[in-house]
Amino acid sequence: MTEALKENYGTLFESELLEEIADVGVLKEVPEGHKIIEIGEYVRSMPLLLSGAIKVLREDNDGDELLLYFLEKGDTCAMTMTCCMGQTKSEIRAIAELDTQLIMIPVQKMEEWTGKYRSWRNFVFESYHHRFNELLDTIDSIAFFNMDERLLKYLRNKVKVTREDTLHTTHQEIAYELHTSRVVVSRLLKKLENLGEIELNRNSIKVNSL
Amino acid sequence: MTEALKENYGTLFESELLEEIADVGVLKEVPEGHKIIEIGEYVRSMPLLLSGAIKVLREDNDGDELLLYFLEKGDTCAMTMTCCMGQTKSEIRAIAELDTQLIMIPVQKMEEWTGKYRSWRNFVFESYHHRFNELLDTIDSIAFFNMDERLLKYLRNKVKVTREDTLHTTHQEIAYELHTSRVVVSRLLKKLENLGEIELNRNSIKVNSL
DNA sequence: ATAAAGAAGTAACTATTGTTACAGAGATGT
DNA sequence: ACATCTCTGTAACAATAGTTACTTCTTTAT
Repeated sequence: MTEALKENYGTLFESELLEEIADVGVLKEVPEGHKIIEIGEYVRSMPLLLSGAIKVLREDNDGDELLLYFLEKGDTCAMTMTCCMGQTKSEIRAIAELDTQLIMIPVQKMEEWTGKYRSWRNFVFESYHHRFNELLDTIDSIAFFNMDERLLKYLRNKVKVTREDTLHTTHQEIAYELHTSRVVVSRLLKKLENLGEIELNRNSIKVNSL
Repeated sequence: MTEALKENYGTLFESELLEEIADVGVLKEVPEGHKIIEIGEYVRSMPLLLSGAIKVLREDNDGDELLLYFLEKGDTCAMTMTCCMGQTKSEIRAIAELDTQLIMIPVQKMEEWTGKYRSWRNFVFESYHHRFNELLDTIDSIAFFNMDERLLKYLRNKVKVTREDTLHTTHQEIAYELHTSRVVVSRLLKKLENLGEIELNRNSIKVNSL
């Protein structure tokens, strides 16, 4: 754990804090597709990502989903932080997008470190800032763009996160994450293929680089 | 200033912190409709609302707007906080919705107090939590609801913020804030009137209570 | 008093997105 | 090899939202 910790957070935190983290943090490995937190659950610890990626989702009244953003290594979950502090329930669902390694920090430590370490405070504020901006980005996409543009953005983002230009997923999956229907996704994917942006095959979509 | 400060933040902060705020804070009065911060501007101080209300807006590439949420007394702007700390530009526009009184706190103090006062830390985290949830709410509205439902929510929220059940505004104004067109708003308002939810007059909309 | 500007109502049309239904292609299990 | 299930493609249609155009009614300015 210590090496992965140093690699991802070494430049951010002083060695004293790194030691504390290594001391009280619990390493957790979550395989792709597994749920990390569910809407309505209480959060008792805060995750620091070491590797992999996590997708963060919102749910509507019918149980349908909408992708908010991805967390990657070096990130933490702003939502979780506020939930920890405020003792409130989670407003979001988090699912491992890839096999993921994270360090779980108990809530009390989080509060303690915020008073004690300036670097930790900065990290927490930075995290909020990033997450906030990602939410604004999500709002931009939904409010200002048509579904075809949202779809292309989504595909390119997914390529960035998974580091593979061929995505192994189904149209139905994409429809869930964009909160639309499978038929619409198939239709627009075909349109994007005709435009030369992507190549379609069963269970796979190759996204052509820019 | 001291009385207004005590009234809004007296239960939140210890008296030592309240004194510091009164000491370094600068009272600012912003009349209705006046701009407080513009997209792309740097932020050098952080606002604490004493009275009134502020609307926070996002802009698309064509210069059209979208209302994100309102800030009310006792609130502060999460965006401003992160901007202050990170020395980045504002991602949003803020305009006084009502005549508004606020205390401006210099950035350096903010950083200092976060290390020094536990109550200040809690306030900052609480603020983030609220703003985050409001953004999620906004996303829910845009992604999960039709324009007629968004419109009714908007009207009711406006009633809450202004504390008047008759809104003095134009259809065009509403269209800007919901990022749609005047014709659509007129159409849906008429529909809501027929449903008995509101009563329409020139420059005014009476929202019937639930 | 009259012209001009602003606000609202409405019709007709277009564009986008969502829904239903069905067919064919590919994978999987026995 | 066969039945079954999953995934994709498409057509046809419905619902929602955006656009253009024109009218009427108020308010404001000269």
